[in-house]
Amino acid sequence: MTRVLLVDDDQPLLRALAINLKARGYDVDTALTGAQALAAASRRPPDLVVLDLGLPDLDGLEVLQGLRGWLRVPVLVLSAREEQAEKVAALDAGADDYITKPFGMDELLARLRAAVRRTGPAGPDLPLVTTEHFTVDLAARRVTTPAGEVRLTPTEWHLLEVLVRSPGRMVSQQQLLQEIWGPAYLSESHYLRVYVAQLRRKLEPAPAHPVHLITEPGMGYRFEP
Amino acid sequence: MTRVLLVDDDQPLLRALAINLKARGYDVDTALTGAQALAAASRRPPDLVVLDLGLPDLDGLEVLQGLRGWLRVPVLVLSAREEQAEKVAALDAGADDYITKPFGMDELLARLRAAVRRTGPAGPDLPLVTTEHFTVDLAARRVTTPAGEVRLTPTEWHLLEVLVRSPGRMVSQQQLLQEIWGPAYLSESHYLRVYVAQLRRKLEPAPAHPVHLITEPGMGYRFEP
DNA sequence: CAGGGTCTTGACGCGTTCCTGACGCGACCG
DNA sequence: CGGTCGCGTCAGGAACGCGTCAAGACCCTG
Repeated sequence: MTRVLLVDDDQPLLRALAINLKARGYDVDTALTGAQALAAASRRPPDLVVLDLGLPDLDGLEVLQGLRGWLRVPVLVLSAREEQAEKVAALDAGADDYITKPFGMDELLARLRAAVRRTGPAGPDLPLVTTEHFTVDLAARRVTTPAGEVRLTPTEWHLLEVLVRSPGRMVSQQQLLQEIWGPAYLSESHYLRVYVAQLRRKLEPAPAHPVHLITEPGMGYRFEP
Repeated sequence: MTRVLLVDDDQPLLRALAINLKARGYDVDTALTGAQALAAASRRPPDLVVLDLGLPDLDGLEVLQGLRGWLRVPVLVLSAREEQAEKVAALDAGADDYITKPFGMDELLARLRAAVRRTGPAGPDLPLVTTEHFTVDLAARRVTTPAGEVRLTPTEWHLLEVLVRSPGRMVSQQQLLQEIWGPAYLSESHYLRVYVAQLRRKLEPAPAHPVHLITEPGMGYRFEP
């Protein structure tokens, strides 16, 4: 049974959604605030999240990023706002779909089915990634080396996260730039060199001869466990 | 470079979309009818399809099912109709997203990025091509021989990738030149000779008598597994 | 308002890659 | 038999990409 996490501060709507989903055989968790949502997601990882952007405590995009850090499940964003910039921001922040209120229940359910169908036989999430010289805890946002814990800046963390999520596979510069800085920075490959260097200085035993954060000249970078 | 197939009978819109996508680094194919779309998709399989439902010859849903039969790439559906039943039908028929006209270009691009991003880390295609003397991992972008891993330059890799994607089939020089160097280099067949030679030197057991990267004199090259 | 940390941007050296010639060879054709 | 064409090989110079350092801009927080 697929588990859905509903996040909305509008209680009547939340109830209506929950009832509809349960009637169709979904397992439903609910949350009224961003903090509740993050807690619920870490307690019982859902297979899909329906997230309202207009939450009282946190900005919706922050919740989205908080989830995306360690959860790879689809996120359907609800919002009362129709501006394109809003949609673009949410989609680029990792949302899988953007639905404007008011919406029809049938459409939401269809989009939800489409999102679930895509993921198919989803592999298990790996909250812990270990190498010979350091370990990355994606859920807790921590990196530790034999010498102790390492402090990473938000950008450094984001870069490491994207690389670590595809172990052994090359990630192209454009993928990295788009994921971290957004679609307007596709040509700023200089940023990558700076931040990869910083990561290597903090994580690699010999930063000049990297073992785990490997550059594929002219193409991209690769994380090797 | 991700290849997008645009299907719409509205020519001005089609042109506008194509220009926008090309300007952002996508490789674009276009089709005005459903039949053209199916033909184009089988000739050059795209990484993503943008499909208008209101086509003159076939019903949009038929095209969608025709594509879904052998293609697993994301399909973004465009339509002028807003009824929920229409959206539900398209989404349940295999569409990944449903966008109602008129739409904003920025939103379409964002949804397109989201769709591409999803398929990236998954890679459900055939990521491994093996021969007697080497293996090509399309997803990880690595080539290994019995003697160890081989380092390829970006151009070498691009050439190998195009050839390997059509195993056993001949690829014409024009196709190769267009794919790798762009439409302005269609007569520079010399480039091909240089880079094919380099690939053979790195991959073939006897570069002077190639077994896998075979030249069809006067026509093109062929990869033989 | 001052201070620390973070992000951006520039400049430089170095190694690699790309382009572009020149040459030899074999096949095909008149 | 000589000429042309296409293919493979080699090598050097230009151009590009990467790593590094460092200084300025831009936050936040106290």
